[in-house]
Amino acid sequence: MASSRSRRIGRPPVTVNGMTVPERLVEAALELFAAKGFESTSVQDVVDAAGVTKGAMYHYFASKDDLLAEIYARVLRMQLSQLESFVASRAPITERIAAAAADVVVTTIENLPSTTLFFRSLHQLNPEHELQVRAERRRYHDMFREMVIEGQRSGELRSDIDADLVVDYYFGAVHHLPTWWRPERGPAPEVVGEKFSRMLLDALRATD
Amino acid sequence: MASSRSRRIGRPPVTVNGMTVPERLVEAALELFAAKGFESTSVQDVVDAAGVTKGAMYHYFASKDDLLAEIYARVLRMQLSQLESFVASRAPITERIAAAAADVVVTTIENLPSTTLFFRSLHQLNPEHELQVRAERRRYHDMFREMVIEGQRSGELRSDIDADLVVDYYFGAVHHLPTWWRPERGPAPEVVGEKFSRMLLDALRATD
Amino acid sequence: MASSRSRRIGRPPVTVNGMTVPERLVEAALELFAAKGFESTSVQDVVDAAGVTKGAMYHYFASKDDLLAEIYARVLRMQLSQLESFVASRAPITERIAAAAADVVVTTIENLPSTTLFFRSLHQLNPEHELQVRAERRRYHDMFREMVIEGQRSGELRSDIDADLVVDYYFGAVHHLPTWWRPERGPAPEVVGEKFSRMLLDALRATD
Amino acid sequence: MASSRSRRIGRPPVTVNGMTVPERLVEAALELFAAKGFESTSVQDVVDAAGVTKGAMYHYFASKDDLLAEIYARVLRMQLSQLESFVASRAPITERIAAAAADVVVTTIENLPSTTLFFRSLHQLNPEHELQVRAERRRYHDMFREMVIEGQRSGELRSDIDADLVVDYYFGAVHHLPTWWRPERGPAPEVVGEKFSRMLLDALRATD
DNA sequence: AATGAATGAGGTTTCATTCAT
DNA sequence: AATGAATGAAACCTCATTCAT
Repeated sequence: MASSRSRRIGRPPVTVNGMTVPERLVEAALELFAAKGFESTSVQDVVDAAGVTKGAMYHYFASKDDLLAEIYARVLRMQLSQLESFVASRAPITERIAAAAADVVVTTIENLPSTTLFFRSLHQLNPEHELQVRAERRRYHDMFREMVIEGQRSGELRSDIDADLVVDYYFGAVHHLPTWWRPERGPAPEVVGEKFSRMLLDALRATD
Repeated sequence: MASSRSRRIGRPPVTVNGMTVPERLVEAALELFAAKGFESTSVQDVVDAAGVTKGAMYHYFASKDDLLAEIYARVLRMQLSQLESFVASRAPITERIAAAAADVVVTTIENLPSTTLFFRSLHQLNPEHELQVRAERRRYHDMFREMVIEGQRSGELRSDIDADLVVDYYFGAVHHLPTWWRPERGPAPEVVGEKFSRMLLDALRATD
Repeated sequence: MASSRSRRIGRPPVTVNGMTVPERLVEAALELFAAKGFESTSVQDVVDAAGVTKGAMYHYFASKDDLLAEIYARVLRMQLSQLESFVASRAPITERIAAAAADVVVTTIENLPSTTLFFRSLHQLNPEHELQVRAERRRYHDMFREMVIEGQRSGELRSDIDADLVVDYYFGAVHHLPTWWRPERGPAPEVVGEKFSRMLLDALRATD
Repeated sequence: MASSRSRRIGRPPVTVNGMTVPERLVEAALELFAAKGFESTSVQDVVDAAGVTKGAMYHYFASKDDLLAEIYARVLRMQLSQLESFVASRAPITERIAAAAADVVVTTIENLPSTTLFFRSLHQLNPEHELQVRAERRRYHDMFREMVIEGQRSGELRSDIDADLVVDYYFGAVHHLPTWWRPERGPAPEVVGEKFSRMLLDALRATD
């Protein structure tokens, strides 16, 4: 859409299933990095899975690291936009937290590869990229924290536990999902989300 | 350095800083694997850090994977023995859970490299080893779960949330600690343990 | 920049700084090949420096080798036409030699990249091209040699040293200029030319 | 010989024809770099010619550049020690210069690959190495220059041409030898040396 | 005349491991 | 128990070139 009006020049990009080469590369890389780890996945593995040649990959991505960075960028965009909708809601604060808490579980499960990769491969990014990702991730953390603080101010939530600690606590539980949740066993995503959310809220509503 | 100037008497010392060669290798490997990742750490890195040559390493360990497996074995032993003491206690069940929950936080922080490594590198083990580690880990999980079930049976803890889910929920929060807790910032380990434990117990004591 | 603000009338300008695309490519290639070497310079480097894309280069030149061959052709043309003017002169033979010897030094310094490249990259040409360049170069060598022989025949120059050897001797000194002469240090081109020429002539005029 | 008294430990190095692996590598690399150019010679080419594997090469040399640097070091050592013997002689100064001038020609021809490589590949060294080589080369240049200056001071040689320029002039002729001298055609090395030397001395003895 | 996409072969280097002592 | 030499497979990446417009 962005380029629909610009005159294309040069050989037109190849698309398969409506996906361009870089899209397919990101897709394939995400799957493989999550399954086997970044370092255990060779560039050859990625391009084979994407059905292109190595040259094509290096036409779009400066390096294997760059590919990883692109994946991170994509995941961060997705996470942020998802959370934003709950924060912006007009519902009472505890309801907004409960809904967001449940949703982040569902979203995590629906994007298992992304989440598996996220914390496992942070150290593979070059320092510059890592800092940037951490900063972006911090924004996400803070959006949730702001909701907790609002609940504490209103007196609906306990105040003896620092909001930061609450967020790290809950997100830990969430980020750990990829290591145990499996589609074939374990409760449905919505069930997990609802129970996790309830445990969080019940803990926060407890009197000091 | 400690022994460089001491006159050697009898058999030559096989230890440096009171550690034997294989011990130093495991120590060095743990540090490096946690910091840079298993695949990004070369055998050369490890033996350099341990102050020996590659030949020495292959004398004690069959392969680089074997070294990793040894680290896992050590970590598992440590975790299990730690938890066992709480399970075996005669205190009331909620107190035992609370104490164990707080302790696992402290122990995790006191062994950050081990915990960092644990979930990040599981997929690097060969399938056989991975299964074995997962089974051992399952025992750990189950020991905690048994305590939760005991609390649910006694009526002290809510029963509408599956004990398995509770354990995965809480251990998630714990295993996530290495990604955000830093000695220079953040609350003391005991404080984190106490608050985490309280959030868990308050959630579990909530009425359905 | 010269034409960026001029209103275009008629056909679009195909030149930048008065140079056509192929001219700019040769220019850029010469500069880069001389500085970094032929193999260490990528086609991308060249087209970037020339401000065009790779496609444009392959429109004008069959290959990277072809670009190098074109540079050689240009250099050879220049050298030959320069020498011809001295050979054709009516001055006494020793004066003609002295003038040509001095001039070749000045010309070499004024075209340092070309001369740097000339002997350093001969082996990069394909065999066919290399033979052709050597043959052309031989003509140049022979033109100079003919002058020396003429001086020997007339008795003005010593005959105990083969004219071929004289030419290889002197041209060696000249071709070595790019490795040590620098604009910021060292004598002015005309001074070098005059002294080199004098050393040559004094050696040749010496009695056997 | 250097290590004949040190107790060897570890697997003993393999030798073929009395040459160790690193020696064979340097030998093979010199030959190939001179013939095809540094960049056009692959590491595979070198190790094949030396009859070892790539791993063995990287056991002794940090990189392909390092191999080139080692070759340069060897050539410089050889050149310097050769010249030193003439400088130290007690013969009259003009005879010392004449002898050194003739000898450098013979030595150059006897080591064509080294000399071919020398100026053709200087720019392939990393900047640090290049500076070091240029400095070492400068010492060589200066040793010769000192002799010329001594001759100028004694009044035996002309003083109107700077000694630096004389050395650059003559060494140019010498370094150009590899581009034209061939064993099958052209005069014997000693003949070339004698004539070159005579041309130099006759030029320098000429009255101003 | 010129573009940007895509290829595929080949380059240097790394590295876990084996070997002879 | 430990060394330093040597292997060989595989890794990431570069690059001259071709292709469809």
